[in-house]
Amino acid sequence: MSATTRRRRADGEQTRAAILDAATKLATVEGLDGLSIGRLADHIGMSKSGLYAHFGSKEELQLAAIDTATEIFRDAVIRPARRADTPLGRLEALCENFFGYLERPVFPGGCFFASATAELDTHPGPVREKLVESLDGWLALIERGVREAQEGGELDPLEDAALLAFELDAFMKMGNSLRVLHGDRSGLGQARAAIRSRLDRARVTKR
Amino acid sequence: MSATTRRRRADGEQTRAAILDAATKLATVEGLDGLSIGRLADHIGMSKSGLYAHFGSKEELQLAAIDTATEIFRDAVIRPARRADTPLGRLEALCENFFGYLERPVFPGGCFFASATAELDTHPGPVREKLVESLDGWLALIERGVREAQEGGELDPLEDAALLAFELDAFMKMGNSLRVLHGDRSGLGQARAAIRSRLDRARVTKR
DNA sequence: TGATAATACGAACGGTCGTGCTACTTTGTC
DNA sequence: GACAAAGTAGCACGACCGTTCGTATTATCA
Repeated sequence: MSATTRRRRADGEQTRAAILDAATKLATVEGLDGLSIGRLADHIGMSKSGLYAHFGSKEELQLAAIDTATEIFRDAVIRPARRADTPLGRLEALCENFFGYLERPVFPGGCFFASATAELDTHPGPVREKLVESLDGWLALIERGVREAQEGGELDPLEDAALLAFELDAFMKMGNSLRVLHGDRSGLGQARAAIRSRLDRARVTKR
Repeated sequence: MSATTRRRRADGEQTRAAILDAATKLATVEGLDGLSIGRLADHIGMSKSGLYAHFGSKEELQLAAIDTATEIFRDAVIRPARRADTPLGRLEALCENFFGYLERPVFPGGCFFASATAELDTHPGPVREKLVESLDGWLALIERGVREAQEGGELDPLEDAALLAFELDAFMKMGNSLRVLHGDRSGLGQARAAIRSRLDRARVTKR
């Protein structure tokens, strides 16, 4: 023994990726729980059982969809922000990339995580836990950005970093919510304005 | 014409109210769409068909539940805020009453409207429209509060009232979300702090 | 009091859900 | 080229969904 390790076929890997990609997008419209295996299968043109064979249960599909959405979010929002050349620039890029991710739109029903957590925050289980982890990680990322901008002398070190992160994320989520509710862009405009003004106030150059 | 108007019996009115009261509470946990007639009927100890007879369809039940939740929200948050004796006091009371409504808690799954809109914002139909109306009305109420505080000379008239309302509501919704996700009270503490600091900054006495 | 309509129930409808099971096809490895 | 593993489809299951219907009960008003 033994070359008997299980290997996954290339086409299977590809369909699995296609399923998960469609699942993340559909989940922002129908809900991560409301999404049904049958409709998802129809949507990508395969049979319910054929799709189902890639996952042991609906819950595993949901968990895998969260991983996929996390990767999509990283690519769209987090990674491109690393290119900015100052800590404050990276923080601002993070916020602006989030709005770009809403406007493109990457997901038809707005931010995947905002939609999924709102739906599952009262449903105990591993799916909820994974979403909470993601949300906490996102908030921690913003808070770290604030701290680095403080250490870099761009933001006032007297600002409460966790509170400032709370405020910035609140504006982003509110922008997402208004955009999904009204379709137009005014909600995102207000969110951008709120963030700009809040970061201006936290700038150390003010004194 | 015309004596053919439907009369409603007193006991029927009472059970109908009991159904709707339970429906609003259950809806914040299971979702307004995810709520099923059968589980709701079990929860209040009556038969599915007996319950169903009070409403022509599930959608009518949802619409009636929104009316009931609106009334509960008015009693818990809006009406008591009218007692404050200055416009700014009323605005602050509005925010504080909202946090009290979350802490009591009036609904087990957090704010009814935050939960319902997040679930149904991508489901077109009269239920969604009614929720959007409610949300817009709430934002307009806050904005009017800001305007009156500006006219009363308590808040800086140069502040963008709509934007300030956006920010205050963003903090409240974010506080609600964190509380439902983590159970503890730290999210509400941050929301309170954010609102206090934001209103301080908008005060006219600052100069 | 008797007539009448609102109320509540049990049973059942067709439909969809997640989930197994079986059989056939495709692919990758010796 | 044989053989095992993986992918896919078809089918059926039990459970639950919203909804309807027939019927027994009961509050209300003439």
